[in-house]
Amino acid sequence: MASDQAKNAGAVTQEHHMPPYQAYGAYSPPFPVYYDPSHPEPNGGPHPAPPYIYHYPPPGMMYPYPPPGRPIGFPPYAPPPQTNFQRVKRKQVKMACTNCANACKRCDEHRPCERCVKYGIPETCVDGVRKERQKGIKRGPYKRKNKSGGSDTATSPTHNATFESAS
DNA sequence: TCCCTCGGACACTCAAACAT
DNA sequence: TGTTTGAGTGTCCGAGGGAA
Repeated sequence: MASDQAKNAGAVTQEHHMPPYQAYGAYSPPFPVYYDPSHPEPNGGPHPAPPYIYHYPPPGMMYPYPPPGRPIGFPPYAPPPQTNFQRVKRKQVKMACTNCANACKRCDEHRPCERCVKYGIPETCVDGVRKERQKGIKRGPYKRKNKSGGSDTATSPTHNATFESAS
Protein backbone atom coordinates (compact mmCIF):
# COMPACT_ATOMS: atom_id res chain seq x y z
CA MET A 1 0.00 0.00 0.00
CA ALA A 2 1.07 3.46 -0.55
CA SER A 3 2.34 4.53 2.81
CA ASP A 4 0.43 6.85 5.06
CA GLN A 5 3.21 9.26 4.48
CA ALA A 6 2.52 9.30 0.81
CA LYS A 7 -1.19 9.49 1.38
CA ASN A 8 -1.02 12.20 3.94
CA ALA A 9 1.60 14.25 2.20
CA GLY A 10 -1.57 15.68 0.86
CA ALA A 11 -1.57 16.80 -2.71
CA VAL A 12 -3.95 19.64 -3.28
CA THR A 13 -6.95 18.00 -4.79
CA GLN A 14 -9.36 19.40 -7.26
CA GLU A 15 -11.70 20.27 -4.46
CA HIS A 16 -9.11 22.38 -2.71
CA HIS A 17 -8.92 25.10 -5.30
CA MET A 18 -11.20 27.49 -3.46
CA PRO A 19 -9.84 29.96 -0.94
CA PRO A 20 -9.04 27.71 1.98
CA TYR A 21 -10.14 30.07 4.67
CA GLN A 22 -13.57 30.25 3.16
CA ALA A 23 -13.87 26.70 2.02
CA TYR A 24 -12.62 25.10 5.20
CA GLY A 25 -14.17 27.10 7.93
CA ALA A 26 -14.39 23.96 9.99
CA TYR A 27 -10.64 23.96 10.21
CA SER A 28 -9.07 26.25 12.68
CA PRO A 29 -6.64 27.15 11.31
CA PRO A 30 -7.32 25.82 7.83
CA PHE A 31 -3.90 24.28 7.48
CA PRO A 32 -1.92 21.92 9.65
CA VAL A 33 0.56 23.48 12.00
CA TYR A 34 3.30 21.46 13.57
CA TYR A 35 5.66 22.39 16.26
CA ASP A 36 8.70 21.07 17.93
CA PRO A 37 9.92 23.27 20.77
CA SER A 38 13.43 21.92 20.40
CA HIS A 39 13.65 22.73 16.72
CA PRO A 40 14.77 26.17 15.54
CA GLU A 41 12.96 28.18 12.93
CA PRO A 42 13.95 26.62 9.60
CA ASN A 43 15.16 29.81 7.99
CA GLY A 44 17.21 30.76 10.99
CA GLY A 45 15.01 33.67 11.83
CA PRO A 46 13.74 34.52 15.28
CA HIS A 47 11.31 32.17 16.85
CA PRO A 48 7.72 33.07 16.51
CA ALA A 49 5.67 32.65 19.61
CA PRO A 50 5.06 28.97 20.17
CA PRO A 51 3.70 26.89 18.62
CA TYR A 52 6.41 27.23 16.00
CA ILE A 53 4.98 27.09 12.54
CA TYR A 54 6.66 24.91 9.98
CA HIS A 55 6.04 25.46 6.35
CA TYR A 56 6.60 21.90 5.26
CA PRO A 57 4.78 18.78 6.21
CA PRO A 58 6.65 16.30 8.33
CA PRO A 59 6.28 12.68 7.31
CA GLY A 60 2.84 11.33 7.85
CA MET A 61 1.18 14.70 7.95
CA MET A 62 -1.62 15.96 5.80
CA TYR A 63 -0.99 19.27 4.12
CA PRO A 64 -3.86 19.89 1.80
CA TYR A 65 -2.93 23.37 0.68
CA PRO A 66 -0.07 25.77 1.07
CA PRO A 67 0.04 28.00 4.09
CA PRO A 68 -0.78 31.67 3.65
CA GLY A 69 1.96 34.02 2.58
CA ARG A 70 3.93 31.36 0.81
CA PRO A 71 4.06 30.79 -2.93
CA ILE A 72 2.51 27.67 -4.33
CA GLY A 73 4.89 24.80 -4.20
CA PHE A 74 7.09 26.28 -1.55
CA PRO A 75 9.36 24.79 -0.43
CA PRO A 76 10.79 21.66 -1.99
CA TYR A 77 9.79 19.16 0.62
CA ALA A 78 12.66 17.94 2.71
CA PRO A 79 11.54 15.78 5.60
CA PRO A 80 13.17 16.75 8.86
CA PRO A 81 15.30 14.15 10.56
CA GLN A 82 13.40 14.25 13.79
CA THR A 83 10.37 12.17 14.49
CA ASN A 84 8.85 14.05 17.39
CA PHE A 85 6.59 16.19 15.28
CA GLN A 86 3.00 16.16 16.20
CA ARG A 87 0.18 15.53 13.85
CA VAL A 88 -2.82 17.76 13.62
CA LYS A 89 -5.89 15.68 13.46
CA ARG A 90 -8.25 15.84 10.59
CA LYS A 91 -11.33 17.80 11.59
CA GLN A 92 -14.68 16.27 10.84
CA VAL A 93 -18.07 17.86 10.72
CA LYS A 94 -20.64 16.54 13.15
CA MET A 95 -22.86 15.33 10.39
CA ALA A 96 -22.23 15.29 6.68
CA CYS A 97 -25.17 15.80 4.35
CA THR A 98 -26.48 12.76 2.56
CA ASN A 99 -24.93 13.79 -0.74
CA CYS A 100 -21.45 14.23 0.68
CA ALA A 101 -21.76 11.11 2.78
CA ASN A 102 -22.75 9.08 -0.25
CA ALA A 103 -19.92 10.54 -2.28
CA CYS A 104 -17.48 10.21 0.61
CA LYS A 105 -16.56 13.85 0.20
CA ARG A 106 -15.88 16.66 2.61
CA CYS A 107 -18.98 18.41 3.83
CA ASP A 108 -19.43 21.51 5.96
CA GLU A 109 -21.81 22.56 8.66
CA HIS A 110 -23.91 24.85 6.51
CA ARG A 111 -27.01 23.72 4.71
CA PRO A 112 -26.88 23.60 1.84
CA CYS A 113 -23.24 22.69 2.07
CA GLU A 114 -20.67 24.14 -0.25
CA ARG A 115 -20.37 21.03 -2.33
CA CYS A 116 -24.10 20.75 -2.91
CA VAL A 117 -24.25 24.41 -3.89
CA LYS A 118 -21.35 23.95 -6.23
CA TYR A 119 -23.05 21.03 -7.94
CA GLY A 120 -26.40 22.75 -8.07
CA ILE A 121 -28.23 20.39 -5.74
CA PRO A 122 -28.83 22.54 -2.66
CA GLU A 123 -32.39 21.30 -2.27
CA THR A 124 -31.15 17.78 -1.64
CA CYS A 125 -28.59 18.84 0.93
CA VAL A 126 -29.98 17.41 4.14
CA ASP A 127 -28.47 15.75 7.15
CA GLY A 128 -28.38 12.03 7.25
CA VAL A 129 -29.59 10.00 10.20
CA ARG A 130 -27.11 8.41 12.54
CA LYS A 131 -27.67 4.85 13.50
CA GLU A 132 -28.25 4.24 17.15
CA ARG A 133 -25.36 2.53 18.86
CA GLN A 134 -26.03 -0.94 20.14
CA LYS A 135 -26.18 -1.32 23.88
CA GLY A 136 -25.47 -4.21 26.17
CA ILE A 137 -22.48 -5.47 24.22
CA LYS A 138 -20.13 -7.27 26.59
CA ARG A 139 -16.47 -6.36 26.32
CA GLY A 140 -13.34 -8.08 27.41
CA PRO A 141 -11.07 -6.93 30.23
CA TYR A 142 -9.26 -3.69 29.57
CA LYS A 143 -5.52 -3.24 29.53
CA ARG A 144 -4.76 -0.37 31.85
CA LYS A 145 -2.15 1.96 30.48
CA ASN A 146 0.76 3.07 32.59
CA LYS A 147 -0.12 6.55 33.84
CA SER A 148 3.29 7.27 35.39
CA GLY A 149 6.05 8.73 33.26
CA GLY A 150 3.58 10.80 31.40
CA SER A 151 4.96 10.15 27.96
CA ASP A 152 2.00 8.09 26.90
CA THR A 153 -0.56 10.59 27.96
CA ALA A 154 1.56 13.48 26.83
CA THR A 155 1.53 12.14 23.31
CA SER A 156 -2.14 11.42 23.23
CA PRO A 157 -3.32 12.67 19.88
CA THR A 158 -6.46 14.04 21.44
CA HIS A 159 -4.54 16.27 23.75
CA ASN A 160 -1.63 17.00 21.50
CA ALA A 161 -3.39 18.36 18.53
CA THR A 162 -2.04 21.83 18.17
CA PHE A 163 -5.48 23.13 17.44
CA GLU A 164 -8.28 21.40 19.15
CA SER A 165 -11.76 21.92 17.93
CA ALA A 166 -13.18 24.76 19.92
CA SER A 167 -16.73 23.62 19.38
C1' DT B 1 -10.67 18.77 -16.89
C1' DC B 2 -14.25 17.51 -14.04
C1' DC B 3 -16.93 14.37 -11.54
C1' DC B 4 -18.10 9.82 -9.59
C1' DT B 5 -17.01 5.61 -7.17
C1' DC B 6 -15.12 3.36 -3.44
C1' DG B 7 -11.40 1.20 -0.28
C1' DG B 8 -9.64 2.20 3.75
C1' DA B 9 -7.41 5.45 7.15
C1' DC B 10 -8.70 8.33 10.54
C1' DA B 11 -11.83 11.00 13.83
C1' DC B 12 -15.45 10.98 17.06
C1' DT B 13 -18.81 9.03 20.40
C1' DC B 14 -20.09 6.75 24.33
C1' DA B 15 -21.15 2.33 27.00
C1' DA B 16 -18.50 -1.10 29.42
C1' DA B 17 -14.83 -1.93 32.40
C1' DC B 18 -12.21 -0.39 35.93
C1' DA B 19 -10.27 2.59 39.89
C1' DT B 20 -11.08 4.99 43.94
C1' DT C 1 -19.09 7.87 41.26
C1' DG C 2 -15.52 9.30 38.32
C1' DT C 3 -12.16 7.87 34.88
C1' DT C 4 -10.36 5.12 31.23
C1' DT C 5 -10.64 2.03 27.48
C1' DG C 6 -11.66 0.62 23.07
C1' DA C 7 -15.28 -0.86 19.79
C1' DG C 8 -18.94 1.06 16.93
C1' DT C 9 -19.94 4.31 13.64
C1' DG C 10 -19.23 8.15 10.63
C1' DT C 11 -16.23 11.29 7.79
C1' DC C 12 -13.46 12.00 4.02
C1' DC C 13 -8.65 11.35 1.57
C1' DG C 14 -6.98 9.99 -2.55
C1' DA C 15 -6.51 6.70 -6.52
C1' DG C 16 -8.66 5.19 -10.53
C1' DG C 17 -11.69 5.58 -14.27
C1' DG C 18 -15.47 7.47 -17.25
C1' DA C 19 -17.73 11.41 -19.49
C1' DA C 20 -17.78 15.79 -21.60
